Amino acid sequence: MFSKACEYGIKATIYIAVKSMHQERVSLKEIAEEVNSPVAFTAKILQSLAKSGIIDSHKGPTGGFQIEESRIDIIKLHDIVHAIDGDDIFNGCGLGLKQCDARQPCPVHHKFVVIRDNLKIMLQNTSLYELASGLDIGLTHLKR
Amino acid sequence: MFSKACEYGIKATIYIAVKSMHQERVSLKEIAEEVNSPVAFTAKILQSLAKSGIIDSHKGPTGGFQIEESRIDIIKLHDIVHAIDGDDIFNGCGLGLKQCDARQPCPVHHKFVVIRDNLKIMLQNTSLYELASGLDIGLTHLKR
DNA sequence: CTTATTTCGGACAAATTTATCCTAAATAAA
DNA sequence: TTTATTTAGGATAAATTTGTCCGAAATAAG
Repeated sequence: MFSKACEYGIKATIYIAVKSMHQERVSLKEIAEEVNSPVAFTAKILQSLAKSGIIDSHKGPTGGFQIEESRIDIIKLHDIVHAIDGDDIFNGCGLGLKQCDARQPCPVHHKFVVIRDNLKIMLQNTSLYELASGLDIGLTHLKR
Repeated sequence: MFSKACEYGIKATIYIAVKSMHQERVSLKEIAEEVNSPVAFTAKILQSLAKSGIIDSHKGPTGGFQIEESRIDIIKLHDIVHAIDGDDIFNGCGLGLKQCDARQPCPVHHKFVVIRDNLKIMLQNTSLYELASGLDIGLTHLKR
């Protein structure tokens, strides 16, 4: 459903959020360990998330990644997915047609918009805060 | 959402179904044209769909692909997707964890099962017949 | 039987995604 | 200022997916 990059990006962002809620910066190395993702590849993804303004990065000793605490419940899952995978997943045709809409639909168009709207709404309504909270209190997991 | 192979496979199968409803076999070449897919790649996909028993193939002149008419409304979109993309899309974890269930969920688990169940139900309830009918009467399109 | 047609199937190639490596740049602290 | 640490970013490699090519096998028709 999501690309590998997006999966890593979501997990990393959630982990950064948890640490940020405890006023801690966290290093790439630690993130990759806790999220079980390849270090260098994760670096690329975090780089792009930083450019998108979703996370904040700092170089040097005591550097690392963090998210401004007040923004954690403003950032939605949708923002992360959109930053990494773009909006093809939300707007593209289910059968890959260039043009496909209600007037000139592909055979699965009407069935698909329902599913995809559900997905979109879910992503837009899911805050980074609730994902991070669940992880923080041990209700959910990022490894295994 | 689906792989390219799956998109081509779905479109091809729908087209074959339309022709089959008119008691016609159809060649690879015609399918690829009508579906706007690369010929040789489409051949591979049809080959595997034939092995899965979803379509019937015949070599030689007057050969081609066809679907037994009585099976067209029994075959579901789910069968096609499953034959090509497997069941990762239905069972895999949204964040790529090897193990992820209601007892040891990833942060997005509960949100995802809802979406995925919707998708699964839709695919299981959508018959090849209704997809082919819509195309046959010009309500939907496979090109563009 | 020969020929033309069509799918089968293996090998190969291109494109994309995933992943690694290494040097540069920033920066905190001694 | 020097050193150690950490992210940035470019080059490259591996893996996967997508796509091509070509000869083999089947088969219908002359």
